[in-house]
Amino acid sequence: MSDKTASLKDVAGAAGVSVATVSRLLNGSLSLPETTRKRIEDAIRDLNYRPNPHARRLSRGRSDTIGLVVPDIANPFFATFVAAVEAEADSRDLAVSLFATLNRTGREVAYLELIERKHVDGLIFVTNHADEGQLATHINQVGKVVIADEDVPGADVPKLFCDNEQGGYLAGRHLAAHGHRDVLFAGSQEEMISGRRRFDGLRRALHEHWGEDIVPATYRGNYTVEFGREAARRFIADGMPGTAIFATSDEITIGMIEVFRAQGISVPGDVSIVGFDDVAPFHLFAPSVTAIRQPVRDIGRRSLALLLETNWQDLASPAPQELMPVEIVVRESVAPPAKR
Amino acid sequence: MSDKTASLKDVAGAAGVSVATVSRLLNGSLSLPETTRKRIEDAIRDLNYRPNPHARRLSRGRSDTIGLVVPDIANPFFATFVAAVEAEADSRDLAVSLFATLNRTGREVAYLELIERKHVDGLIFVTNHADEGQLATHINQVGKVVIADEDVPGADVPKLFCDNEQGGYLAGRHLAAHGHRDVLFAGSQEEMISGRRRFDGLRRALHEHWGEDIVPATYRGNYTVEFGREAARRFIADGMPGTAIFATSDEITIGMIEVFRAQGISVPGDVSIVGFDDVAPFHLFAPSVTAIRQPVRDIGRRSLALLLETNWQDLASPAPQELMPVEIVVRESVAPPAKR
DNA sequence: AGCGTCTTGTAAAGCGCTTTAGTAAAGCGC
DNA sequence: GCGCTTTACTAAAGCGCTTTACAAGACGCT
Repeated sequence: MSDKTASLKDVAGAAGVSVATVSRLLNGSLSLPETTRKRIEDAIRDLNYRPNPHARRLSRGRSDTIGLVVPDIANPFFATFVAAVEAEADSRDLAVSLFATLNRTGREVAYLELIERKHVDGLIFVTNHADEGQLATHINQVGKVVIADEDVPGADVPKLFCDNEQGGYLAGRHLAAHGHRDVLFAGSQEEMISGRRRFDGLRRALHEHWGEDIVPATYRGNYTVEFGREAARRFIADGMPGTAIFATSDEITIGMIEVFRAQGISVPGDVSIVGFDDVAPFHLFAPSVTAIRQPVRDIGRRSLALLLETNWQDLASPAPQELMPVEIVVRESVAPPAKR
Repeated sequence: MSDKTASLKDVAGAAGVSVATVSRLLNGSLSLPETTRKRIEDAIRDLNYRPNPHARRLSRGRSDTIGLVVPDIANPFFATFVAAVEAEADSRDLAVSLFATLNRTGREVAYLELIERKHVDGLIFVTNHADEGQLATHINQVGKVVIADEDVPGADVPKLFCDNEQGGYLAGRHLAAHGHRDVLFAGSQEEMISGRRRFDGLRRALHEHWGEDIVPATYRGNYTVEFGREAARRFIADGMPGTAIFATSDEITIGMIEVFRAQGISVPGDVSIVGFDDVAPFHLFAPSVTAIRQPVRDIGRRSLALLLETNWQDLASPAPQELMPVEIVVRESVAPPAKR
């Protein structure tokens, strides 16, 4: 139990070889005769030697760590995403450094610079808000970034989303099949691709069913519980303009249901709802909530794979983009519209 | 836009000073005349210089990174905890390295060794399962570890829990006040301190209300949805032995409610339930669920503070232990027992 | 003029590892 | 017993930073 931790030199000394020998043995680039190897291994054990990762990283010029930046870890959607990335990273012997941006561009940029400083070998970047190109500029100049879940327009790096359009379509088809024409879209700002695509899908389904002159009403905001509450209040204040709502995140859905419940508005009696994400325990809600399910874990796993597989030297431009399939999980929050 | 990133030496060269000067300027241990400083700062800007963190860490012998080991990030309780730690770390300019153990002792030990290797400057350790001393041994020999949420018996490091006994007591008192004598405790194994303390609190409340010969029945398992389901099934199979249940985690609560709902057993009509944690959106469940709320974020923040505040050189033995207050959030899942 | 004392720096020794280039000794064919 | 290959290693140059010890010049003071 020495005070200082043993270094390679100590091991080499104890084993009577040079540090190079020990290092190379440890890194597998050397096969030694039984006796020498044994001597070295004994020394390592006796001294309780642990390689110093900082020295190793400095020497090798890489960190075997990837960065993961998400808006908010406490959000179950991102939490699940993070868990999937972490598991995948671990299975590949990579560490992950976690950063939460709370959707502040300043912090996002700061974290992007981490990779410039070689802090991490690559970055999986998830944002949640619209941006005016500042982010894209940084991302492009940093490289070795994979964008997941929400687009950063203008960033020319590999991207991975769920099939938002299809999600919107499935929601719309389900609602239309139950007789809903007047569907409110409660989703993100138009600048956000996820919002736009989900809306496009919804509209496509409604057009398919009711004809081209249907134009879904929209309330736009953030993917937050607070916006959900706001949207529900506004929906009530506007005199319930629609028989169904497509709430495009778990948070929005939760916020809306919360207010409807408090105001005595029945779901699906007075208004039907389809949610999006389906990470929350919707099956236990009152009523249970029909929702479009994102394959969050798959997206997480695939993001890391993408980060590692990509040949960053000669990355095609535009960089590849992948879509993961979504599905609709039918529960009880959709019913035919009430008679007026 | 050079190919290689600029190093201190490059900056020093461009500014016409030595690397030591630049380094010391950057680290604040030197005040230079206006003109020199300007020259150096210009050079830094022109070269887009970023310090290499690995070199810095190697040289300084610390990483300004703390490790955070939790069982499962996807679990909303831990996710919230992680978010709180991350936020606190960020505000102190520390990075956090995240590790998920999935409750496997092997991985827990592996992560403990990280700190031995100086990978991180300290570790916040959260476990979720009973252990036979192996963990404690490692923790003690590693040092610079703070244990949160669940005890690791035998580990002599600072610890931080919620007031589990008080939580059990509040649950028991609430149930007793509604007329429940026969309360089933659905919780963790007795080896886990959280389970034991919560049970003690429950019993204390029931004794206080009904007298000393009440002995609450217990189902023991893990803090998982799966165990919740199992417990509910067993409860039904056993002929509903009790009028109320104290389910000691969000997951157990969710699992039980799921099964009760599927089996047409009414909560709180047929059986009352009090949950624990209250991170899940219980207010939207059917019925909304009364639960003991843990101050998860506070625990997270405080854990990091504890890690940094502790004087590890001469740490008193036994190490200090703190308890965070809990509260009961009353909703609709408790009603007087049905008449038999 | 001589001395002390700031001010403004510098040189150089690490930190602990990886890796390239190279060498001494042993084995081998003949 | 000579050259050649293989085996079994070693020396040493980094990686990019921090930090300690030290020094030259400017300045004030006596």
